[in-house]
This record gives sequence, C-alpha cells and structure tokens, in this order.
Amino acid sequence: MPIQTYNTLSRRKEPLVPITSGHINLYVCGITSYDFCHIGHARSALVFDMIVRYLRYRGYTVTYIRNFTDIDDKIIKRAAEQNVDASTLAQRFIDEFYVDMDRLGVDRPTLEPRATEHIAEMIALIEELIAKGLAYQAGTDVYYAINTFPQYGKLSGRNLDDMQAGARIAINENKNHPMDFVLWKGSKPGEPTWDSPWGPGRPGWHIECSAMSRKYLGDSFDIHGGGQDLVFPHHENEVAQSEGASGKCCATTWIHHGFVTIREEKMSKSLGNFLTIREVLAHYHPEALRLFICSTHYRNPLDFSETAMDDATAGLDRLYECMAFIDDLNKKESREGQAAIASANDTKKLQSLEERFQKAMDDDFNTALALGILFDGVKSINKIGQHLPTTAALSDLQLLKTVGKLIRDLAGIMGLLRKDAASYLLEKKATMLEGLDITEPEILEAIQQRKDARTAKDWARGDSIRDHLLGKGIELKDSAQGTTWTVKRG
RNA sequence: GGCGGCGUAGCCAAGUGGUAAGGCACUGGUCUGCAAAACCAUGAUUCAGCGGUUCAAAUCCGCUCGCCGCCUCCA
Repeated sequence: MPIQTYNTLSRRKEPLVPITSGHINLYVCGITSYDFCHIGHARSALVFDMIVRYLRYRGYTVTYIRNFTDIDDKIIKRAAEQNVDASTLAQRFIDEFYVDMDRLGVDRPTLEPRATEHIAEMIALIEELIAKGLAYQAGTDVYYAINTFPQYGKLSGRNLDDMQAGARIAINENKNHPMDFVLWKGSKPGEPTWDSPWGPGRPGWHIECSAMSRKYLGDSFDIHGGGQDLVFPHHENEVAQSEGASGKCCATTWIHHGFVTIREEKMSKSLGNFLTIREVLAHYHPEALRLFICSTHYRNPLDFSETAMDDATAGLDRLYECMAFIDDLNKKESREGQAAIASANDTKKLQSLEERFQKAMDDDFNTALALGILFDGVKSINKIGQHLPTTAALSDLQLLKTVGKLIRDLAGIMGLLRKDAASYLLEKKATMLEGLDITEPEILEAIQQRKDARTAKDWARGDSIRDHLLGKGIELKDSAQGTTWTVKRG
C-alpha cells in the first residue's frame, strides 16, 4: 500500500507514485527574505522537513529544492527604508533564517537556489513563452497571456469569469487582459536591474520558481509544495508558465499546508499580528513548537496560544521522561527466568507500534494520529515500568529498550526526542530555575535538611521544608533512590 | 458575488459506513508518614441543528445555523 497524499490539483487523496521509482523530486516555495520569519514560516519549514524525513524513512531518496526569493517589491521597499541595497538586505535575512532553522533543527534541503542567481534561466524561459505566443511585451514589461492557456485555473479550482466578478484587480493599461500577470518588469530609476531583451528590469515573482524547478528537477517532477495562500495566484501562474513552455505536466502532486492563526485570525504581515520564530523560542523549547505543529494535520488551521504551547511542552516532557526511564534501564539488573510483567495486550500493542505509526503517516502524513500512537506506547512502557521488580525479567527489559529506541526513532521523523533525555530534563530544569527566586545549591541544602528531619521522623519540619520549596516553585519526588526535585509546571 | 474548508468531551485533536484514538485539565483509587511522579479507574449513549438514504452514519445526501480561508503581497 503506497503512501497516500492529498493533491490540491485533484482535490483528493491519491497514491504517491514517483515518476522515477524509489525517488521523489520535491520543490517547495521558500521565503521572501526581507524580515525575520514568523511561526507561519516555521510551520512550512517543519511540515516539509517532516515529509522529507518520512519519505526517506520509507526508503525513498529525496531531492528537496527550496528557493529563496531574494529580489521582489517588498525587498526593494524595505531596503530603501533602511537605506541599504536590496541584495544586502536579502542576504541579512537569509542569514537570520538559517539561525532560526538551525535552532529548530530543520535539515537543509538538497539545494537552495536563489532567484537572483537564475536571471538567465528566467529570461530564457520568458523568451520561450514569447516565441510560443503565450507571452507578450508591453512597453518595458512582459506579460503572460492567460487566454492562451486554456487550463488556467485548474489548480485553484476557479475560472476567469468568477474571478473577474470579484474585481479586486487593479486595472493596468498595459495588459491585454486584466488577469494577465507580469513575467518581467522594466525597472524604475534606483531599483536593482538586470539586462534583458526587453531592456533593463527584473523578473516577476512567479517566473523564478518555474525556471528553478525546471533547471534542477526537469519539466516534470513529483511534488510541489507551499502554504495554502500560494495556491492562487502564485502556483496557478507557475502551472501556466511551466506547462505552457514544456507542454508537460509540471508537478504530479501539489501539497499545501494550512495557516497558523492567532486568536482564530490568520497571522500575516499585513495584519501585523505575527510572532517571530525567535520570539516563540525565547519562551519555548524548539521541540515543543514542533510537537505543537505536528499535533494537528498539516492541512488544518492551527491556532497558536500560550495554552497550546504549554500543552505541547507538557507532552514533550512526558515523552522525554519516558526516554529517561528507558535510558536508566541500562543500570537495572535482570535475570533470565524471572516472570515477565508485560501483559499480552501491552506486548502486542508495543510490537505493532511501528506498523500503526506507518499506517497513520502513510495516510497523508497524519502526524496527529501518529503522535497519539507514540503516546499510547509511552503509556504501555510506563505501565510495565511501574511494576518492574528490582531484578527484572530479561524479556521485559529487552522489550522496553527496543520499543524505547523505536519511539525515539519514529519521533525523530517529526524532529522530536533528538536530545539526550537526561540532558533535556537537566537543561529544562536549569532554564526554569532561572526564573525562580532560588538556586540549586539552596535546593540541595534544603533537601538535605529535610532528609535529616525525616530520618528523625520530624514530619512536620520535613513537610514545612517541602512546602517552603513548593512556594518557590520546586516540587520534590521521594523514591527508593533518594529525593529528586523538579521545577513546578505552569 | 465566486471558490474552498471547518464545526467531535472543559480545552487541543484523530476517526470519512460497522458502533467514538491520543494529549492537556478535573475527580476517585493504588503507592507514600503526608505528598509529588507514575499507574489504575471514571467522563461524549454521542459527534453544530433538522430531515433523508442504509440492516448499520460522526462518517453518504439535502437543508439550516455558526466560524474561517482564498479571489491583492503573504507560509
């Protein structure tokens, strides 16, 4: 049973059948680099990072191309405001983008081409379109004549008549048809320019992706991805350009992810209600953001809130605590003949975990369900761990360790559990401690005092020390191995 | 006006014809001197509402209500 993916083009789930067996060519529209990235950009990067990792886990080799738009109106405008040139501004925010991606642990794509490095390819493509009668020059601009592409609208599911009824399109005297879009714009004084057969100018937004996807992946490739807002006009126009030029289907499958909202409202630059990745990471662990993003299906809207991030953090802690328990099993004594604790039901559940995970992910990358399966595994592990005797059965230990490693590997596809569990918990403790009015030596001192009091069976004094710590945000846990402490959540 | 999506327990969220995963929160129990953590148990006779198809519907069809996105730069 092949992986099923929802295809925007056909509006349904379809089996993913690569053009070249065993290999997936993927092109994703990346950022326009003129500002810090917000968590909507993070969703895009994380969703496709997950998809690529899953495809590789399933045995495909993947060529993953993600571009940078490093020349565009917004970049020019922002650069002018800041009195720097456009390329300097673009480079600065590409650098900042990498800072964010590295903190999120996003793997680098195979190639990250930039628009400004592919001007020649774009010019060649525009010439090809003109030669085929699909584009025309008007003054110093070149436009795509959408009337020449009968299938225009097939990706976004709309037709020209409907769109004109909306009539939110500014009239441009140069265009033959109001919906024609620009392939090349003649430049105004002071703007970055490149020479072209139509005079000095710069490329329109859509042409870069057609030129670069074609250069690196060929006329036809497997998956083209991006945010839902790119469906129209960006991807619709890409289809017109690429398929107009090649006469072939450009991408078999189109994958579009949903938006991040804040207070149920789409987060966007124009609304000014966006949160940058670094603002979020100042308060939350990168993996908590990843877990949050994987907690719903990639096509659904996702509402960002403190509560949601706290929930995600609690879930991540639960996963790591389980991993820490598994790691500690190495110190545990075992014996071959010891009766096993694991019930038949739990054993069965744990043994089928990978199969269930795959089934969930094969169904259009259902990370929400996949996470549920991992948590279910954690529950079974904890249950067995709860009843493990001092000298455990070898079979129990083997089962726990095997499944623990499996959960870690599978969670890794979503970018989770990539840290050493003990380090994660220690770091977390240290970070949380920073915000509190107490230091670790003070806590350890208090624990020692309480221990002395308890040894003397002075429960009242022991409890008062514990309550005092709790008042400072420190929770104690007594166990056979001694007393440990954690920072109270919330 | 056109196109598309969504509405499942207090919150988040799977489930697209066979009798409601998982997480967070809450409550009771086990454990503990008392706690905490963990575990166990409990929670929707029900999936926005109303009708219809079916032996069977959260899942299919119709209508109603509510919310959201795209149609303009946008992940």
